[in-house]
Amino acid sequence: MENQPMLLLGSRSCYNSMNGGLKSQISNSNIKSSHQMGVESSENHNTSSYLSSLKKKADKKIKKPRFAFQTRCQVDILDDGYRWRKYGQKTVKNNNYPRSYYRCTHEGCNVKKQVQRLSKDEGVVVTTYEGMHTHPIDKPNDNFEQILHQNHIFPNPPL
DNA sequence: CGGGTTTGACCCGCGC
DNA sequence: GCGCGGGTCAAACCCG
Repeated sequence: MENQPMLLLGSRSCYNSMNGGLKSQISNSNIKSSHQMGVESSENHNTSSYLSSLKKKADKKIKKPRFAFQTRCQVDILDDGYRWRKYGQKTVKNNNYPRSYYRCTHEGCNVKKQVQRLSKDEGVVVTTYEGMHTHPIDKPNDNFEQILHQNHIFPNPPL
């Protein structure tokens, strides 16, 4: 039932399209990164060792805020100032293009990002952010930060 | 040599 | 209960 967030097509420069109704999503859930998954995990099962770590992320009802915005760019990877490490790539049935899964390279910062290219328009790339960064931007990007602020998204909220 | 990418395997939720 | 679709991990590999 995870409805895909409505996306707005700006189509001007590289990235300037943002999800319009994401404000409600942010206010809906309390932005708070509980812990990095796998902090304890002392027990080590036979085969499914990583299984325990997976279950560790039991956030119950706390769903992470996810912002999605489309970008019209030839390159899928948008340099938003953070360092991302790709941890997976899967092909979705709806789209012929594979979806890439990225994760922020930072201790305690479990922010995920998935990039998907539309099969209809190969020039359109959908970037979905999940979670918020709990650390300053490694490489400040004025352009990207402006977009975030314009859409009431603060990558570095005062906790 | 280290960090990041690649790729297959595995798991889980949901629909049928 | 099984199959499918989607998400994650981890070992291997590649590149600077």
